[in-house]
Amino acid sequence: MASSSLSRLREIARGSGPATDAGNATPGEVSKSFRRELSYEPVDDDGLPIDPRIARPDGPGVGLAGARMETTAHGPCVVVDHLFEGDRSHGRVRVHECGAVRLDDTLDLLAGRCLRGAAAPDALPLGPTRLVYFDLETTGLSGGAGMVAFLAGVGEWTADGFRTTQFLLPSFAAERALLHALNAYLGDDAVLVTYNGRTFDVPVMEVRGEMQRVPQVVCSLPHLDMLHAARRLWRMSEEGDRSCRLTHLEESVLGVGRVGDVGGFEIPARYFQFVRGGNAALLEPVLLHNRLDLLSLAALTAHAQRLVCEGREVPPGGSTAFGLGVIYDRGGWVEPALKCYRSAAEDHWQTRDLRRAAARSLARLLRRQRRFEEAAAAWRLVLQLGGRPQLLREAREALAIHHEHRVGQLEEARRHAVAGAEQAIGRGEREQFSRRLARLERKLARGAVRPALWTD
DNA sequence: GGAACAGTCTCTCTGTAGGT
DNA sequence: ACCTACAGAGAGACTGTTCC
Repeated sequence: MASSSLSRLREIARGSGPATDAGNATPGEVSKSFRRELSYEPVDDDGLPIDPRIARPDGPGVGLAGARMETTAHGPCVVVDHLFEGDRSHGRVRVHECGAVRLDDTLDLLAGRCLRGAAAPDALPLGPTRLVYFDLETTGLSGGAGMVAFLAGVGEWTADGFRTTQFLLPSFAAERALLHALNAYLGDDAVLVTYNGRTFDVPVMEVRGEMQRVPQVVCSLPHLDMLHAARRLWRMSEEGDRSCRLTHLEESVLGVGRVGDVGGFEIPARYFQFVRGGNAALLEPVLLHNRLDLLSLAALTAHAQRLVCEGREVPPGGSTAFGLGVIYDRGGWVEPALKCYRSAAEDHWQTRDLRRAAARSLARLLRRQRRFEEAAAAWRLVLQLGGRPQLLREAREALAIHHEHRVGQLEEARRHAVAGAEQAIGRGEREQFSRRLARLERKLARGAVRPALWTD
């Protein structure tokens, strides 16, 4: 099987010699002119060339609001600071609510139990002490070796409010400086929060770090990818398309409506234009877009954690109860999971799809807990709600087993087996029900009335 | 005592959706 | 456009229990 382009990129990064020319990672047409300039310009601590354009205090990017030059051992880097004050609104929420996120079990639960990690079973809350939100803007999605992260945005709650620090690449040749500056900023005591970062942001940084021989701290931090938590929570949302894009959830969950926001597809083009012409104003909307993504990510994380905390006692209304049930269930929080599943399954205002899914999850979890009578009641609810034959067949089979083996009601077991056989799809399923029916008939013919094997 | 069964776990496969 | 985590379904292995 052919290796993925990301893997190929990693091989290139490992296989090539020292990154003696910063233009290695540079889209061809832009790098040519830089190489000429670089031939007589200063070098960094590693003897690698520094892009002369950013070495000047008035270099490109510095014209941006809040921008400053940060000097690293590998050249200067453009950094843009911004503060969202705590009392400011972001949709229906206040910015200071982002500061309520705690590094505890509930956050670990949202992360699918991956924050503690195998190496540090009790890392929380005593291990990492900072929570950093991270979002990249890149030169595209399919740029191969030319795909560069030109803007790395980091957001963090501070005493003053939600502070964003954006590391901007003023030219492709300045990448090493940016990578070093980002490493220095992040340190190793943080928990990373991203949106789809496991698939996108972190792998991109890993490749850029390998290409430039600057291993990225961001790749080794404990990581909460909110996309997956959000999907579990809101994918069964009653709203139309069940999309879990950040901009969609930002609107539906937080009530944020962005006006005039730059579209994602437009971002690479703006950056290329900026690199050619040095017009920093082109990047202002991109920087704003990145800051808002960070703020929304933080607000969404805070909201999700609040749901997890409060839902333990009182399940929320609507489809969120089911999503919360899934999160508790995966994390092994049985009682809260049961409460949420039950709440969603019995909520007559919800769609049948959602109630059915909740009833099935409830039945499966109760069965795992060996609470068979309650499980049977949940399977009956699945039948009552109707739906796909496959689901009904599963419920019929579970009830046939329950009545045959646990409560010894053979007639009732046969009734479910007959109905299940009618709904069976495929030869395997039909044969399975036939065997069950034949056995039940034999037992009934003998007049066998057997005691319950297991009870709740 | 071997066969049959229920339940759980793991693995594989497929489809979906998210990032710029 | 490209890549990948995840969910769901199905198959098979395995364990423990009961049937005959």
